[in-house]
Amino acid sequence: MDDVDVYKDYWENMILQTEQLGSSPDGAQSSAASKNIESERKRRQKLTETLHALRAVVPNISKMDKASIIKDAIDYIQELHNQERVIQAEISELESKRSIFLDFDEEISCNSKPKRSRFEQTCDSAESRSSPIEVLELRVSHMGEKTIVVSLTCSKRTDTMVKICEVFESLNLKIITANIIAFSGSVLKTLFLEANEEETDVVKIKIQTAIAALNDPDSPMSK
Amino acid sequence: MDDVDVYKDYWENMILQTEQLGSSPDGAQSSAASKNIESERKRRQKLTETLHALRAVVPNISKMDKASIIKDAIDYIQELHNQERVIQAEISELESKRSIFLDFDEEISCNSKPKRSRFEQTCDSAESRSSPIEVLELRVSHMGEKTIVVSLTCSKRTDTMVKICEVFESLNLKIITANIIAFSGSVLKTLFLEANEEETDVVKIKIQTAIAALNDPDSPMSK
DNA sequence: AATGACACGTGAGGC
DNA sequence: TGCCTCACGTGTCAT
Repeated sequence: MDDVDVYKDYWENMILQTEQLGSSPDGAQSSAASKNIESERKRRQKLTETLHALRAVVPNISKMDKASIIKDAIDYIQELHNQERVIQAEISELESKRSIFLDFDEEISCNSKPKRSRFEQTCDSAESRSSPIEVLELRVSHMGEKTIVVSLTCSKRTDTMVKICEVFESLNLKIITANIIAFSGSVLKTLFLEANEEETDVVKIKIQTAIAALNDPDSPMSK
Repeated sequence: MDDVDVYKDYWENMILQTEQLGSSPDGAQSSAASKNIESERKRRQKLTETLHALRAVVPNISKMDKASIIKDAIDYIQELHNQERVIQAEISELESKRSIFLDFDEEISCNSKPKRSRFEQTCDSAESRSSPIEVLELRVSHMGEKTIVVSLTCSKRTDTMVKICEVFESLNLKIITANIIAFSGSVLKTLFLEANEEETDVVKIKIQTAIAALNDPDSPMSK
């Protein structure tokens, strides 16, 4: 089939002939050896093939490296486990909210968060206490010369859209285009910003700190 | 550069080695070769180690076989994708029950429990270019006087976006606005059409038949 | 006896 | 140059 195989078989036969010189003429061993060679080749080929298939189902592949593919797959599976846990917690939260009373779900969430404030001003933190923004994914990359693309994915809770809009409007970014969409339990926001390529990390950190500050106003981070 | 020459040189060297059997071992071989040998050993050890780590995070390991581990990991990732989609559908369903403003006239799709825990979609043999469109949800509702809203959700596979666009471009619909988005293992397309209210069912059937026609002629020739 | 899976040492080729 | 990844053929062990 291939020129490669042609040469390979050619030299294989040459070697086999050389080995048969003076030694015991066992033709069974030659056929068995070549059979084993091709079998091993098939096995290796199949393994790399399945590895490519694994690379196909894992979205974030850092390097084409063989071990890195497996490592990224492990990270991805653990990430999916986290998402599943978060989502199931959300389901239980929503089911508990199906009672008639609306704003009294803090009785449950009080356990997860320590009671930090006695009578602090809670004019704007009333929203963040109810349901904080859960960032599932945040990607900041540059496109072209002076364009930065931001993709933020959050779990869809009450007022998540409003809060995300508040976050980005408070950052004083040069927004070219912004798009926010709610879809199947998640909220995805995509932004095109005007900034230099070197500012990607800065923008990412600014977004993260702003979200963290909105979630926990007492944190040392501030805008 | 050519694979032919590569193989030829390889086997030539093999022959030379065979001819040199019994000669004195080179001293240069011990320095460079032993370094490479241990390096390769480390690399292989690391690879199998990551493979064991992969096996640790995958619950359903059929065989301890090396390739089977990767294959089971692939199946598990796809299974997690399905679970994630189903759970997010449940979340959106629960949230829609709490919402007052959303009124979709077609709430008929009560199949909130799709029994697809067992999926037989096998894409192992190389890359099967078939990958039919799997419709997860299709809603067609009217909004206003002569506006029809179409919302189609499919599972994200290879070329699903392209095929969906092909489907809708072949239908000769009066498209006011179209939006397609890929997100978390799913592809969602939203369209605003100009049509009468009575044509909702017609549009829905047209879309369904078009998708079915796209799936059918390309028979699944996997494996 | 035979098949399959694995680790090994080794050369080619890419940075 | 040296390091790293990969595929190759082979011996070995288990089924």
